[in-house]
Amino acid sequence: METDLPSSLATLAPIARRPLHEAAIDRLRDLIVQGELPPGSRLNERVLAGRLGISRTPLREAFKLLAAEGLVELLPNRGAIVAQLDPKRIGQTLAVMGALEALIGELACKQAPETAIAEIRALHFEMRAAHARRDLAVYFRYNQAIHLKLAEAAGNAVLALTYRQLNANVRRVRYMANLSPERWDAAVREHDAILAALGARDGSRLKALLSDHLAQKTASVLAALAERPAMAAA
Amino acid sequence: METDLPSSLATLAPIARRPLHEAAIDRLRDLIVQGELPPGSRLNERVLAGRLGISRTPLREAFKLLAAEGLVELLPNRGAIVAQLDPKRIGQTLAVMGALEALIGELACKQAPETAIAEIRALHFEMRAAHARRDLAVYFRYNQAIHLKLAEAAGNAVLALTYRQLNANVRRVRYMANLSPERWDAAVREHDAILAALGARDGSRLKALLSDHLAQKTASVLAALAERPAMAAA
DNA sequence: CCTATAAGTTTTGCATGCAGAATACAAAAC
DNA sequence: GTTTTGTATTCTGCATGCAAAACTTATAGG
Repeated sequence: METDLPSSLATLAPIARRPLHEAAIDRLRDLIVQGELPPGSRLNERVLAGRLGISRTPLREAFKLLAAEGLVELLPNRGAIVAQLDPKRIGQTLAVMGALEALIGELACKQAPETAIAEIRALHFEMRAAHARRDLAVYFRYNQAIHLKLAEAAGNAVLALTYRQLNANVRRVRYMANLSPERWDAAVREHDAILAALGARDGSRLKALLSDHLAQKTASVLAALAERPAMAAA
Repeated sequence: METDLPSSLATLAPIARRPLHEAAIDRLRDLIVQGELPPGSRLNERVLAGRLGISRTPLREAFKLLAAEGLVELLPNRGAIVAQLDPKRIGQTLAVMGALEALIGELACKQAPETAIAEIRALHFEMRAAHARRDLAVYFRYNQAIHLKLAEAAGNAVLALTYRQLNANVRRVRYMANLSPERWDAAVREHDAILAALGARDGSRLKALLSDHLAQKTASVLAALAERPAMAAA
């Protein structure tokens, strides 16, 4: 049987020994999403493994998982490269995200606990603060956080996970494209309306607002992509 | 420059050398989906690698990718097991598939080439033939083929891929649960209506029919799961 | 009889080694 | 000068080896 422990020990979190391939995935994903590894970059196994301080084995596992996420492209016998930002594919991804957001809007209004809505509201005002300061980077962070939190608030783990993965592919564009002041202001207004609908738990209205918001975002993302048609390797 | 080649050589398909981890994934996915590796089964690396005739390295890559698909569960330092059929998770997966099917229905009616619709029609009648023969296994195969082909017909590769992956998780239940004759007949009627709507390219009707079809399927799948609450390892 | 401890075994996680494919480079032929 | 052919090098794909963690069995203590 288990001996009684002092509560301080009983609640002690175990020391998490993170698998190396997971750490590598997170590091690489960040580098790719933030554009530090530009589209088309060759990912040399030996070099990258050395830089990350791991061996090729877990790194290769990371490559394959990132390929499944669509962030990396595997060329058989010829290595891995950072996936190109293909406007067609990005457009398709956004369309799928739209379908998911419709469900998110419905479910979130029906099932989200008040605490989750309160958290989203808090994030919303943090985002508005960043907007007021014209701090684009922080704005993006809170913007992302809101959308992801909303996906979680729907109470469907599969939905949240799927949404999250698709989102990573789209986020890459954001780090390369600036936002026009008008579009930025409009986006904030859209978020105001979204928050209001969520607070009122008006599912069909939230659904419509999210759909509209995403349509605007799609236009802005694809316009940004059109400006730099194909980014070559670095 | 490239020398002109006899057309027989110019059209020669290259010899495809398939990576071992992909082959392993396909083999394992089939075994899991068809229930030959029951939920909870431990996947011993050395044993499985030996049986598949490969080394542990590509097998471990396969494990991780199957975990990303939700078919395998990785227990840190304790190996991999076949993922349990969690009714809650299956229900969530079906809900997401519903959102995707709504988009599939719309896009397929708008964009599917006639050839794709013709192919789906052909598959439909193959399925009806199997139904007439009460051949459940063949029926399932064509049923799956129709839904996947429909997803492809929408002309959105990301959509098709996402749908396909979620579908694998649900398919597992089918191989373990029989279908009542009434439900079977009803499903075939629903498919008749779906095909008609697709042929007429009536997007909103197709959307509604797919939604209804999935709702029925959800009920039947969850009912089947409720009968055998938690399947232990084999 | 049950629990706790310790040695022995198995298994995973990762690093490394090796064969074959791909690439880069150089020399020869045109 | 351009293209082709041969050679050296680099890289990937996979197998194997090794240390640490987990499981198993045996043994001592209550």
